[in-house]
Amino acid sequence: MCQKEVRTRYAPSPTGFVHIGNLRSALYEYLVAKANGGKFILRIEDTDQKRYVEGAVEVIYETLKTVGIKHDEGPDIGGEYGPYVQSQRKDTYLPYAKKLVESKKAYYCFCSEERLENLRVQAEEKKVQFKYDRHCLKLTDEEIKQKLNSNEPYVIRQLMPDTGKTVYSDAVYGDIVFDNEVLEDQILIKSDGYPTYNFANVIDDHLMKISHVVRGSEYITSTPKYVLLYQAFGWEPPIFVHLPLVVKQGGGKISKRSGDAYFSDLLNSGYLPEAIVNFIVLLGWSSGTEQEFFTLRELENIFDIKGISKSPSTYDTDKLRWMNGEYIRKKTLEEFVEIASPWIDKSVSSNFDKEKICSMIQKRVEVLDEIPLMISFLNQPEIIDIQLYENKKSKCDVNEAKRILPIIRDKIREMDIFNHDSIYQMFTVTAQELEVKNGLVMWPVRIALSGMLITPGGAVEIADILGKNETLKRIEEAIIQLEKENA
RNA sequence: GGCCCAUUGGUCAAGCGGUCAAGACAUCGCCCUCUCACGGCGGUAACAGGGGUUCGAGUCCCCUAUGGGUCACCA
Repeated sequence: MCQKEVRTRYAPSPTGFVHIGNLRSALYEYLVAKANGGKFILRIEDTDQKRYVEGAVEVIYETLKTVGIKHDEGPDIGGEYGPYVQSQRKDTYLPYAKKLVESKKAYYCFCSEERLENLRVQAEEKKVQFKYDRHCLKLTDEEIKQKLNSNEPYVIRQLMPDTGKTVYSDAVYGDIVFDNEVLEDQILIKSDGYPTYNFANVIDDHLMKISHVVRGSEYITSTPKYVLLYQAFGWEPPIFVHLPLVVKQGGGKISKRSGDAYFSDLLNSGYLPEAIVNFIVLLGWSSGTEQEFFTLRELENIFDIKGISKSPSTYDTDKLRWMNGEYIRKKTLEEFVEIASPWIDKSVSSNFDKEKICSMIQKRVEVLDEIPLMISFLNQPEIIDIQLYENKKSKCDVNEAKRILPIIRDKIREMDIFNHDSIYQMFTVTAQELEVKNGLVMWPVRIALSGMLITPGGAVEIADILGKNETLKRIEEAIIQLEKENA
């Protein structure tokens, strides 16, 4: 049995931004294809000239590349069914529309936008649903020819059935039924000669042999129009796979205003592409198992349309943050140094050993943009308040700090080798000599070095990063301050 | 407003007629611990409401409510 090849497409319009809803669609489209051994096609839908944005197509390539999605056919790599940019296929649509006109399934319409606007206003006053009144359907062939000859602007509209029902079976939502009477005679070709989105979509999907149309559920209500178009041409419709929407906290569509919903923003804040992909794929899809970490490659094998849910899901960054942290922790030190480096440079002198800094913060960072604030104390201690030395839990207090800090200072002065191990040893030996817990001697040192109550890492790690001289300097300063306070 | 879709804890979600209704994030507590974090252990927390069908309903049907989508010469 020769089964039909699965072909899906990502058909963005180049607006310059990819928000996570778009990205998720691309991801699902890609995965539906790959999980079925099929092809994934990229097609640029730029039939709206007014919305053209410079460089927007590059943003799309860049996004796909960084998430690791490779398309099999597309504008940049070509393919059997090109071109893959709709503006470059402009001439392919009109003949199809005319074919429909010949078979009386579509007709020319010369109505001005003013006239339509008037009808709309009237309909609103009467509180009825606006629907084109088929004014131009009554035109005789002569009249049409004459208007065409005198170059009157026109659109081509599809003649919709006004009785009966249109049914289609959605791979996610099941059978969906619409009354034909709610359908307006949709415009196929606009007066600028470009096809409308819906029309171009159908023509291209058919020509490019798209087997599964995967897209957001906002298209469910326009799907009957698609189906009717396929029927008018006598083509077999593709399988429709509608995806539940991703909504923002509190509900509503994700918009430009809803903050970090753009892929590029997420990257700039220090989210990892793998984490974003993992998080997003789980927003509306479940593997049915308890596994929650997936690589793209794994998903390519196990993704299944059956796991797509019907209800919209809220885009909530809590879990994304956690997942990003998990991905960061899974990195090797070398990998983490690599990705954390730019963030460290933003905050701290390059004299410090990045590897040491990284091993201190790796377990504590969830999103990379936390790094600068987390380590800025390395430049200089925050303002010291002697009350910081009071700590119930460790039983440390100002007096203990005064006693311990000079001892530590003297010990450090004598140290020839100053590294993580030797520092740790120095602390533990001191604690033994004083017959106190390790924590009691480390606590005031940590405060002296950082000027903070809460630090990433402990006294040992911080001293190791600061180095012997800086460590001594900060301890001495702290001692001076404590004495001043006494006087 | 018409039409379409959805509704399991705060969030993501499993469930596809019989379960004490999984798991994860968040939250809370304990342990580990020089603080924080990581890690470990545990707790709180849900089937929107009402009718049916059935021996039995989160699961099937109807109604209500709520949320969302859609009604363009935008995509």
